[in-house]
Amino acid sequence: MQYWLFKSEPFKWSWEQQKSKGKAGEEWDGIRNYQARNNMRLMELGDRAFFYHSNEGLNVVGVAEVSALSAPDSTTDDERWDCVHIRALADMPNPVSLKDAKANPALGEMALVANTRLSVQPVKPEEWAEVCRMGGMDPDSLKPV
DNA sequence: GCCAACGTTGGC
DNA sequence: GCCAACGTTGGC
Repeated sequence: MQYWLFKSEPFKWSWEQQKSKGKAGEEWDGIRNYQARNNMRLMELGDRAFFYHSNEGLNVVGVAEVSALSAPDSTTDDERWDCVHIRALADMPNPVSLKDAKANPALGEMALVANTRLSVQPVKPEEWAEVCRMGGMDPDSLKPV
């Protein structure tokens, strides 16, 4: 299993909205960046992902999983763009802020910190574990520690 | 609201 | 293929 992080401006698409879609999940449409798209093409069913609120909030608020493989983005006819679907799995017990991530030396190379403009990014297993620890989440059960 | 960082476009 | 101009993202 691989780990990822999706950014969303909460006034456009929030974690609450994502959760309201339940198990059905929702298409992660609108991505028009090659690096982000390429990351989505690498995703497999069941891959885990952090859900991050950008612009407002600035924190990791939950964990989702890839529920459909990359396929043409329904919001455009431009065949260059495709995207996955994701579904919400669990709230982060204590949302992890960008500020705290920046202050943690173990996350110095995390894309969230080092490549701020990438909206769909890979997360290393050790980074995943560290953010879960900071957020008070058990990475296996996804329950509060 | 500003601006730095970065990606894309298009002229040459 | 270079690079200036422009657009967008996203933190502050």
